[in-house]
Amino acid sequence: MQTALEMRSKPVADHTPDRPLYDLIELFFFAYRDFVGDPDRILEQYGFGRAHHRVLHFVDRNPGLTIAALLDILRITKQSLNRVLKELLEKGYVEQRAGLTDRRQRLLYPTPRGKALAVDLARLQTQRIARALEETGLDAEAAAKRFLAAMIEPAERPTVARLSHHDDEDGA
Amino acid sequence: MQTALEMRSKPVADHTPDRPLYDLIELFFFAYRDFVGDPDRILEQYGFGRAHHRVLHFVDRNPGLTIAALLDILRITKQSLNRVLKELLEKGYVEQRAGLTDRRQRLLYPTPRGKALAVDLARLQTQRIARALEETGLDAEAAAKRFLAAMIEPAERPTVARLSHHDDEDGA
DNA sequence: GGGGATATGTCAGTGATGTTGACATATCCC
DNA sequence: GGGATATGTCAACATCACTGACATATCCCC
Repeated sequence: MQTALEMRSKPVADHTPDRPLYDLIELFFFAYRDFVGDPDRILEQYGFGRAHHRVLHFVDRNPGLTIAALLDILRITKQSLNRVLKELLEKGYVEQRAGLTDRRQRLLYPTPRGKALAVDLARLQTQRIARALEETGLDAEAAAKRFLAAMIEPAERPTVARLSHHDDEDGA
Repeated sequence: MQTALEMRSKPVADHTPDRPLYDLIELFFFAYRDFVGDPDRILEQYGFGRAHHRVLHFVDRNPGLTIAALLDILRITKQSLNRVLKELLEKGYVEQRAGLTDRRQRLLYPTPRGKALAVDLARLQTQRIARALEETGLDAEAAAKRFLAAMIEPAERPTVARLSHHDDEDGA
C-alpha cells in the first residue's frame, strides 16, 4: 500500500536523493583541506601561498599560457592574479615572453627553478592521491566515499567518521 | 633486460607512481571550487560567507557541539570562529545553551531558521554529488577521475579536460 | 574554600587573497 | 588613424585566517 505521493515516479534527472549526502559533503571538505595542506607547508618556506601555487601549477602544466587563459582557468580578477604573478616573476619562478604572432600577449613559462618547485608540489599531492587510490576498492557511491575518506590524513579519519555518524541519535 | 635501477623492488608503501597524477590534482581543484560555489551564491543573500556555512553545517549536524569540539573540527583559532559565530547568533541561526554537567561550556544548537538554511545548503551540495554519482561508473583510478570530473560544472568540463590533456604535446 | 586548570569571550594588529573601479600602455587590425 | 584588445597598475575595500594578550566564569582538587 503506497500513497500517491510515495508512488509518483521520479523525474528522469532529479539528482535529489531522499537523504542529504552528509558523509560525502563532509568527506569532500576534509579531503580538500588535507589535499591543499600538504603543499602549504612547503610553500611557506618560499614565502608563497596557495595563490602562487595555483599560478605556478597551471603555468608549468601549460607552458606558453597567456594571461587571459590563466585568468579563465583561475576565475579571479587580473588584479588578484597580477599580485602573485609579479612575485613569481621577481623571484624567478616564472618568466614572460612576448607572443610570437600577437606581441601584446605575455606568454608565461616556468623557469627551471619554477619547474622544480611545481614538480615538487605535484609530487606531494600525487603521493596522497596515489595512496588514496591504493586504499580504494571502488564501486559506485560506497567506493567514492572510501576514496575521499582515504584522502584524509589517516590520523584524522576515525574522528571525522565518528562526527559524521550521529545519524542514529535522533531516533531514525 | 633491465638495469639495476629499474629492477629495484618498490618499497611496500611508496605511494609515488612513476608519473604525477596531474589530471586528478586538477580535477580535485575544479571540483572543489564548484562544490563550494553552489552554496556561496545562496549565502551571499544572507550576508554570510563560507566560514558561516561551515559553522552552521557542523552545528546542524552535531547539535549540542561545544566550542572546543567545533574548533577541533574546523582547525581555526577561537578568534576566527568567534567572529562568524557571533554573527550567526545575532542573526538567530544558532543558539547557545549552558552545558548540563559543565556549565562553562556553551553548547551550540541550530535554531529552526538555522536548520532550514543548513538543510537548504546541504540539499544544493547533495544535488551536485548525487548527479556526479549517477554519472559515474566506478572502477579504481579511472572511476575516481570520472567521479571528480562529474563534480565539475558540465559547461566547464570540456575546457578543463582540454587544458589537462597537453600530456601528448611533449613527444611522450 | 582557595587556587590552579579549563572553557569561553574579546580587543588589537596583521597577512593572504579575493573584489570593484578607474586609468595607462602597447599592439592589433580594419 | 582609430577603435578593439591584452596587459599593467593604483587605490580602496571585504573576508577569513593568524598571533598575542587579557578577562570572566566555572570546575575540580587539595
